[in-house]
Amino acid sequence: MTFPDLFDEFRKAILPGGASGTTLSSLKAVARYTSAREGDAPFKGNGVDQIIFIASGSTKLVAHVSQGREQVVAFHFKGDLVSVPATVAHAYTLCALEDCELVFFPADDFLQIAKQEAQLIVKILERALRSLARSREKAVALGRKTAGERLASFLVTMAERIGWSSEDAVELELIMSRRDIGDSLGLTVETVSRQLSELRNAGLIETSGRSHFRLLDIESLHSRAGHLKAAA
Amino acid sequence: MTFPDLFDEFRKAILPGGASGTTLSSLKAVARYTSAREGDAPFKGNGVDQIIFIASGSTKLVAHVSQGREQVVAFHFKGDLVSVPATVAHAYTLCALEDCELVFFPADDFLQIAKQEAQLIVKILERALRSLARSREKAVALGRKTAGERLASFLVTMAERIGWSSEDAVELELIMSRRDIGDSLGLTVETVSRQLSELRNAGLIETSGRSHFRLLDIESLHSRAGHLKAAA
DNA sequence: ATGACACTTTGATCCAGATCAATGTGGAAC
DNA sequence: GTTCCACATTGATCTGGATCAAAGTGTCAT
Repeated sequence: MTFPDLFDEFRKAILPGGASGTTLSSLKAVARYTSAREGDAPFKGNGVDQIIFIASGSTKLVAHVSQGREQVVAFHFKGDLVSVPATVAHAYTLCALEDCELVFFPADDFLQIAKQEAQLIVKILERALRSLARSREKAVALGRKTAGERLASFLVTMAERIGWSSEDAVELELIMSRRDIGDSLGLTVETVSRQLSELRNAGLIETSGRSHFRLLDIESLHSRAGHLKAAA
Repeated sequence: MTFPDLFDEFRKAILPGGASGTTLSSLKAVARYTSAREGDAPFKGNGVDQIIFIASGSTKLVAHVSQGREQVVAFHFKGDLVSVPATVAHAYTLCALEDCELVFFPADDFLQIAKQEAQLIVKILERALRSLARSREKAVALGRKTAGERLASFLVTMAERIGWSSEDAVELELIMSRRDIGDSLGLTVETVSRQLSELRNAGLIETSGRSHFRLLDIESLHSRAGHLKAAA
């Protein structure tokens, strides 16, 4: 896709209602775009905060703790908006899970322009609050849940974000590797694999190939995830 | 303090530059205030998102996983702004660590009014992004750090937020209990206690009474926390 | 199709931190 | 001051998930 097309994707996703022409053109002036191949890390947290729109593809945001110790802080899919913070206590890297097209802005410039357009900034705030809520949920899982609960939780959450319903199941295409899932849940590859086998044996999920999942019993998964919905 | 005084605290903290009179009076119209005694839980996540300003005192935001399993998602101090989400996967409760005075708004109303005043909403967004950054740091700690690293990390972070320098140390008054600290770091009280003893023995900290801490060697603490600053 | 390699699964052992148990101790109330 | 009790510390043991090791298996390039 060309830059104007990508910017238009961004406009449609974030400002469905439309915005003043001047705001849009100022934004367009500071916007940049880039494409990334699977495995690329187009953004390494450096001096400046970045705001990134995923026009296509999917990414993971990784914090580097030490060599070999990584925490996946979030996954993002087409249409998501990501804030990559400048390096503070840890270095963050945005990494492409598959080929991606990205529109990005330095956060300072973006906010400066957004000030002109309350409608826009409210949208950004709403998305930031949603990211915050998801990050808190992750903290709960990492701090107080067992490996089994984390896996169930992960599957249910991913189903809500990128799953689709079929005849008798919720289908899910999980493009990230078992290692990525482990790094996201604070577990090792081996534990992830064992928990998936456990769920398969219990008849709650089926997998075909490396990335296709069928969730056969969402209710039980919710219950294993320790979600409130289950208690009700 | 009276309601007008509290609202003025809010105004000064969030809108130091001033705002239009109409925005302020609309906000004032939907603002409510409440005081909470130590241990009170003035906000239990219910149907609506709430935005809460801590005019005085300090609080913890707790997620309830199951009976006896709690995760402290964040601590807040005077001047902080908290967003308490409606119950989704887990129930959240804001709980007073000491006597508090709080100004609060239903998030819907607040955002509706804030749309009139881009300056205001930018401030809120900046704070939301800071909360998000802190929540991500917490996820990193919970997912990939040892008990010792978590404690060092916690002390350094708290020092930055509410510590003050004295002759030869950074002083810190930690009003929360060891249990709260454990619930925040995904550890048990016993492990927290053992790690503090370890830091005491290493000569990195001194404690007097239950809540007063003196950090004698911030550099070493950073290093034990696995922070980048340490590597430099 | 076939080969090759990276990813995944399964199994055996180990250890950091949980759990269980007992002893100290700060600080509020009298 | 003295008493009391919730909170904090220290010690002994146990366990979920990590680590180490080996055997499948999907997918891509040829």
